[in-house]
Amino acid sequence: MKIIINNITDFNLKYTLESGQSFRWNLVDDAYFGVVEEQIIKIQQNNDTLIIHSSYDKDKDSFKSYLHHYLDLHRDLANILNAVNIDAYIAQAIDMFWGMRLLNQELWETIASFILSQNNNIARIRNIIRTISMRYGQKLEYQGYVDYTFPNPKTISDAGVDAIFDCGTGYRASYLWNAAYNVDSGKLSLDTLKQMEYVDAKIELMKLEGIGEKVADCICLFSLGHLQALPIDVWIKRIFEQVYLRKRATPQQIRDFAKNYFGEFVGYAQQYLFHYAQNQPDWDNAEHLALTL
DNA sequence: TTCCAGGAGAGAG
DNA sequence: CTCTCTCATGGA
Repeated sequence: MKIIINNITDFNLKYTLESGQSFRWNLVDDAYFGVVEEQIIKIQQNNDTLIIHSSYDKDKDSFKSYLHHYLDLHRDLANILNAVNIDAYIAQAIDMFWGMRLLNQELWETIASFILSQNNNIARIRNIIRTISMRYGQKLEYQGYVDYTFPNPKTISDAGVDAIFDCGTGYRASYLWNAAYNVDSGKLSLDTLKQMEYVDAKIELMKLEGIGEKVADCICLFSLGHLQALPIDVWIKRIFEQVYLRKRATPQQIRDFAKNYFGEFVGYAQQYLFHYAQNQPDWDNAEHLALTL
């Protein structure tokens, strides 16, 4: 199936797919290939046009609508970025990565991915997810690109914790297995989670072993569409301590300040700051401090 | 080779 | 409540 989305505004495919919120996209020549739910999707951006090919072969209109939502195109990004563009520092980040959007990804895979993300780096997270998918997912092939679906909770639950450990997950194996078991057994309802408000969804997610505030916020932000969520990882912590607060701060202090300072779209502000910091080649000696307010 | 990563849990103070 | 230690692993 081929879908063209014309006249898109304020969207940058590269920044969106390479900003550490999804671990499943690969650049092949000028196109991004990835697995979304049960199909391979190929996306190319040509200015204000998205050219999308997919192994999906059912209803075209609903799939187009799904992609629109997945890529967050239903939001007015310019309005959001203007709202959080309130100082010289974030202005740099916004200017450099204009068009980067927060994805709305499939919930179970997002839960699993960010359980695996703790105390881990992006390159290795991608490798672990690929290994789990190769071993326990369903093989897909489209236009010569081969990849695998991410296994559902039942498959992971049935595979057992040792099998998950053997995929290179380290000590996180029991966390992932436990989450899969809870979802598969109905103890945690994904549908219910999708209906909840931000705070309730976060609390519900944190009942799972291995999900603390940071991972819960990632799931809320990258899957559930809660833009108030503020994942505080080592990068975000560094930015707020060194640029904004200019002192050591607990996650709660950072959260209180950031929500008051950036407002309801703090999650979007966070994504720009995170990606900007990650692309500073030498943070410790960078001139980011001089740019401050 | 050593350091570190989209952290969380347990225990101590 | 806040610190500290530990947990596997491999990319850089």
